[in-house]
Amino acid sequence: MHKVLLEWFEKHGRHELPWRQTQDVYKIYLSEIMLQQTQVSRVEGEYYPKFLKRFPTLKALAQASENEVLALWSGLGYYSRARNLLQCAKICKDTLPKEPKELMKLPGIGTYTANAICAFAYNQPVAVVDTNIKRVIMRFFALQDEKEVQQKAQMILNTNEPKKHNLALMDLGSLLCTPKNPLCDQCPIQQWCAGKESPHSFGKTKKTKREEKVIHFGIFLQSGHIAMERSNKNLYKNMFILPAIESAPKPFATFKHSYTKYNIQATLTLLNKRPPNTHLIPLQALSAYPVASIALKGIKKAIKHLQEDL
DNA sequence: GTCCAGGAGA
DNA sequence: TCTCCTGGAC
Repeated sequence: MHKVLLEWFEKHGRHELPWRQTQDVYKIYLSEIMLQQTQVSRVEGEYYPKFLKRFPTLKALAQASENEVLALWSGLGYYSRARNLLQCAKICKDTLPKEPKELMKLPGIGTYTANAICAFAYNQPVAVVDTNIKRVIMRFFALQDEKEVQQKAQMILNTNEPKKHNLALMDLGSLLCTPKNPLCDQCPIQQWCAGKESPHSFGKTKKTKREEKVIHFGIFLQSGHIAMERSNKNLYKNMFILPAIESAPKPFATFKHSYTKYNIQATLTLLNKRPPNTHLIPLQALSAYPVASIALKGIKKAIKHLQEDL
């Protein structure tokens, strides 16, 4: 089984991904953090190369300001990842621990990321379980209970080629053993798979319902600057956000956004004086500031609308 | 328009 | 168990 899996991987695996072309533990660590809850396509083209260019080593990152790190992370979401990344760099200086247990003591590194770093950077014999691999394992062993997944994954781990084995299962999950229409015909390990007759019975993803929510934002513009405040809540912590206002009888525009469990209906209202606790941010240099997508969306909408009014 | 994928921390 | 985010697929 190990042999055909690796043969399939050599032929069909996503070997071109930039973080698979390096042995540098920092580059692998960075990729794993960026890939948490985030699609490959969003990371590989823009955020990953941009971030590495600015901070090529853990040591370089350790010298950074949180502002700059968050600015580079703008638009990627889950900003605690960026704050934790910087924390790790400051804690570790220039060397990350090499054991999963030690890595997991660091902020932002859980079971998955700790195992991924050890398997992918050091070829250690640890089973990596992300949601793709979890689905593969649950189908392969026809598991109903996800508690057994880590143990089963460790059981079938190829200890001679742990890195390739884990990457192979990952690619199998994302290319063939997909949530909706698994391509069992093409699967190299189909003959050993206990769940192949009813793949949809195993490894189901849980459904999410969203709540509707209305938020009113205030727009204050002054000679090419916009008033923004720093979030001090967990949501968008330390990022610049548009000031919220209580009510908006006469909004000049609206837009939609969503996060977590909320569908946001946002309104924009022109303010005639700058709200307290706001900073005037130059519109030309917005990309140098930590601004989340929801705020950027609002700002673009506001500018477009106001220009059309002229 | 609605749905979906994707780990950590508290 | 709940919060944290986003854009692209449909």
